[in-house]
Amino acid sequence: MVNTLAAGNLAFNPLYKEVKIRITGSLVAGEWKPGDAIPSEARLAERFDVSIGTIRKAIDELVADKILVRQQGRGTFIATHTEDRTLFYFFHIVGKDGSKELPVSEMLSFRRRKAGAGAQRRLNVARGAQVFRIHNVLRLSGRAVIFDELVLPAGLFPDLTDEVFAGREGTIYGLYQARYGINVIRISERLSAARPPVRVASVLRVRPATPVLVIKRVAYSFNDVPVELRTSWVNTERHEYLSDLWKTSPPPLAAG
Amino acid sequence: MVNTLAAGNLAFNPLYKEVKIRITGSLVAGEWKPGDAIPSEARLAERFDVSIGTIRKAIDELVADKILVRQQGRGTFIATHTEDRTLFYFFHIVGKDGSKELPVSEMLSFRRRKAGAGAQRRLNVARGAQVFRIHNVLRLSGRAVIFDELVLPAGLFPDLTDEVFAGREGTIYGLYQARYGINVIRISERLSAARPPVRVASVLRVRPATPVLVIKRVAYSFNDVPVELRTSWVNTERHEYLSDLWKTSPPPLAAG
DNA sequence: TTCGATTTGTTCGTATGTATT
DNA sequence: TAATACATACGAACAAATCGA
Repeated sequence: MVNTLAAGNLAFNPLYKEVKIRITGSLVAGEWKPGDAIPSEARLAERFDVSIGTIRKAIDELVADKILVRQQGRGTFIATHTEDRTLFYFFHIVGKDGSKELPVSEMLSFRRRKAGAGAQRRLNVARGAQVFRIHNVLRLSGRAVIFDELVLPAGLFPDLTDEVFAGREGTIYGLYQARYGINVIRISERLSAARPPVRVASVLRVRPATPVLVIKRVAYSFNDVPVELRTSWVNTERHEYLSDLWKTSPPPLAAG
Repeated sequence: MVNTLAAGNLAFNPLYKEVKIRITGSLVAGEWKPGDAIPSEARLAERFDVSIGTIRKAIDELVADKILVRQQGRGTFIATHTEDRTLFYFFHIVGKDGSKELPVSEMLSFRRRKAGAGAQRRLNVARGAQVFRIHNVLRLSGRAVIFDELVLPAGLFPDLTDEVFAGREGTIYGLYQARYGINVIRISERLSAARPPVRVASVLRVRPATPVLVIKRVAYSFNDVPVELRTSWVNTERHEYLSDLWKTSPPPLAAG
């Protein structure tokens, strides 16, 4: 494979950006599966005909994007949605007492239907496209805290059934990844406060006038392809949404 | 078990981590002021007696932490809270129509008092320590959307008065930075839904039963020192809290 | 258990390109 | 134009972690 970086190309990308794109290309093409190790830096350098340093810089960014994970002495792996470390990256509800706990999910309903106007636009699917609409209740310490409504474009999840969904092992995004090769790498969430719909209030066992937190999420895969809409209604009497943003690991200690 | 010699024991940091710590040390010591350029990579390499590559790696992380900003051809600068780019890093309320707009703030009250029990703990100050308690209303497109309550440890803001606070130019964090050398580098926010206190409802012009978004924020400076508590009540009829988390710039384009 | 091969992590050095002043 | 500063790319050497023979 020859590295043809024609000079006339618009949008000059640095080499390491090109390498990054080609690596993610192999990911979406399925050349390497989630959990797999990708080739070593030395082999990638040979394959792309660039130096190891350039490979490393590309991988650095993919690690920052949480798409790859590196382990000294072992290799570089495709991040999976099954590791404890990544679970709380997409789950932000914590106890007001500071407790972090993963929810137990129970499916309440599973339907196939035509996408509504809003879902069409946000999922970027054609008019009349089919979607799955799934309702779940999430429990924390046995208590129903979250009511979830998922909308999935049926075209991306060919043989999905309620049995497959409810019978999954691990998280929902783990199912997307393992069974459909769909890798959720980014989410965008918009939060507001509102009164819950009666159905939600009933499941969460709150009075309809009780304020609840409403989270509207869009989950994206590579190339900013939206793969899931999710609306969550959260009873915030005992729990909160935690937004704790910092970039690298704990901030540096600095002597004044 | 074999004791693997004196090699990798505790207290061992990679060189670039040490450099990162020493650079932030110069920041907190005030050797360089916000907005200033820090010495060039070459000079820092000489000063710390390490290679330029090591300097670069340390600065890379400080840039990822949004503590420094680099500009090719110009230099490396201490990030300030006055740049449009950083403003929305700490302000997350956007219109439901997608509009992004910076709020106009108006101070409603300014008091000095003893810290309550909760503030003592979260601000890590002694019993009986003084705090400022400030109320603001924030308007978007002329509409009162947010009611803010700030609690500041008085010890960190020696000569702060209502005139200084209300007469500031720029943002609140810009005031902390420019006048008190206090650099907010990280915030932690916890969100819930609730009914507003009557005072808040009155300012926001909503009925007391209306659900509002409640945001409890702690702002941190270097070394995880808490410097501000803030509670925001947000009318989410026309606005939302946006949590859009991804790491590097836009995700890579990948051909399948 | 030890040892060696493999892989990533750290550090150094050099050269060249590009943006700014 | 020239000097400065960051950006990119290359290469080399050794350290540290992992794993299997």
